[in-house]
Amino acid sequence: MSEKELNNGASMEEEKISKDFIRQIIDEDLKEGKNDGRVHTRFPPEPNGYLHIGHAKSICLNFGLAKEYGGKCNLRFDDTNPVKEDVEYVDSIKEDVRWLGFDWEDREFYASDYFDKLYEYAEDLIKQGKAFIDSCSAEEMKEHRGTPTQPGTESPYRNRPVEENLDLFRRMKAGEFKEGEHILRAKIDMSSPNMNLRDPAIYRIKHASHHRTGEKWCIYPMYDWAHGQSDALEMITHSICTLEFENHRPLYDWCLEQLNVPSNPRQIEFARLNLNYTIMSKRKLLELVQGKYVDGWDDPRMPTISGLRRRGYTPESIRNFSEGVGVAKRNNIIDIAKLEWAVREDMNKRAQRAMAVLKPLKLTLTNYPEDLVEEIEAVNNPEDESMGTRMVPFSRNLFIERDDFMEDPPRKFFRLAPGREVRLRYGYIIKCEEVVKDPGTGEVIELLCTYDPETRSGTGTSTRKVKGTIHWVSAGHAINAEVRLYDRLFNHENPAGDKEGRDFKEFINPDSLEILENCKLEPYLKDMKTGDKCQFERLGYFCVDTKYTTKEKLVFNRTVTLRDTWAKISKQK
RNA sequence: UGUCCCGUGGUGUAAUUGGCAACACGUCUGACUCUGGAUCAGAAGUCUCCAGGUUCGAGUCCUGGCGGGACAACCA
Repeated sequence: MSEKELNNGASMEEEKISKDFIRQIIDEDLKEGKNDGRVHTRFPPEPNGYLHIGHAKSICLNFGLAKEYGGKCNLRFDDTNPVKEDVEYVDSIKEDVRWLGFDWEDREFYASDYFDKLYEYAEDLIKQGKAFIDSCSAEEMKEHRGTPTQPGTESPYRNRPVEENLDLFRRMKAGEFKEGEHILRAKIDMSSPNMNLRDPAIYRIKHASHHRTGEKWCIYPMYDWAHGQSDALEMITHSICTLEFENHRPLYDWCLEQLNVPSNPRQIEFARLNLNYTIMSKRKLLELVQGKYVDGWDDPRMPTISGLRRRGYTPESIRNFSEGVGVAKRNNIIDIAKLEWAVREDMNKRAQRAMAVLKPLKLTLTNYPEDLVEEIEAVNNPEDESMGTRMVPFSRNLFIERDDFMEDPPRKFFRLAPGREVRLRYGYIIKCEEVVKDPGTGEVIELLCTYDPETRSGTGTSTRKVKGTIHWVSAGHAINAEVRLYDRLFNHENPAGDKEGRDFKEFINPDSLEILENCKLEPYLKDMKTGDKCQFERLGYFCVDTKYTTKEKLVFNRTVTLRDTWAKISKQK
């Protein structure tokens, strides 16, 4: 390649890079020499639930930014509300972030690490006369707050002397009061059009045990008092959060302005990820789990990271998806097809292929020798020659997919039908000579076919063309497995945002899980381990379930179907 | 009758910061094919929410509308 071409290539590539608004902000900050040229982000989940695909977007953004700019990204648990939080969630979050492929190194932090400091900051604010102890009830406070269109009124306790505030606050800390008796509020502006500035609560009494600090505290900082300060203490430069915190930014900045903090983080808000046919709120996901509508947080139908993992999604596909959706400030609902595309894209290149019959139909080759077993060579992955080939046993008695036979086929059905020919993948061309039915029910129970010995695949003699190729498994060699097919959990495109206000649970898809007990797999698959993935040819990508697989029984989850043109054609009818 | 944020093909994101609206997913053709997969080639679809204004020139700037979202936890 000439130097000119190289230059062109480089400049063209640079031209192609269009940066999202966050990267543009960071570029500007860097250009202006802010933060000594550092980029330091953080991913700050509250450990009150499992992470979902929306968090994945945030994780990829925060850790991705740090990587791109040669900076760092912290993992910080925003654990300021002990009654909702639990170590179970801490552990799952760490597992999920790690699984996605990100490393916070030694920077695992907790807002609770800063409780002492946050308390000091609060005393500081009181001493400055910018915070006061309110002794109103929650109801009274609510009345005083006003509405978005009407200003609030000041609390009768607002002008308590500093010394009294300090004394009360210390006694709150010492546990002298019951929950709700007193509360620390910042003294800002009760008539602010921004509700967050109407003397927001910053410290409340909670006689609750905290999953990390135990009984040490009975007062806990509110999010607004903890988050910015935690960012500053961790020397975060860009504090990236979702849109609903936009109105909190003035408060975030206000808090930091009052205090002598070690750095000056900047909050930036972006639009959270939404997927159609999916819910994405922790509260609602929790409801599904607790109401046993699903099998747990890691149910393969859940949009949680652990659910997607169990379903067979790869970290690469989720990262790729997260980057593909982009970052902006407008509300969005992304088509679930985009997520599915991302796994297919990844799996197509890497997945071992194999044959599996999910709904078996007996097929006998009447002109094939009774005791002959041939070993047929099959390609492991047409996309990757280095994965080699394997041998598959072929015999007189086979199983094929029920869906691959129709007694009275419609137009454009290329598969097996009475009198029709089809190729058995990697094997021979066969012809359906006779259909055997159950005399009672009339159900098709067996196909009697003949094979053409001249047409074995790979022999060079198989010049005949047939329209269809179907997969199969030798009945005498097949191994049994259970296969679980998943469909979307909701029938409603936007279950949480129904125009008529109906509850999201009304839209649960009753057919989202189909369990097939009697599936037949080619023997090559017998050593598959939990979590292993492969493609069942013509059917989709599958993985061995981590929960229900036992020594005796293999259980597969269908991650996603293959793109299915026939399904589209037949649905149109 | 508030404040803040946001309006670009079906969906999502761009547009070198004022210069012929592009990319991805989806959709539809066709080629190829021993996976109705993959791959390849191609097509349709946005005149940028509306109305004014500034300008030689506006998706981009200004004004006014309209529409959507967030905010009235001692949640985060």
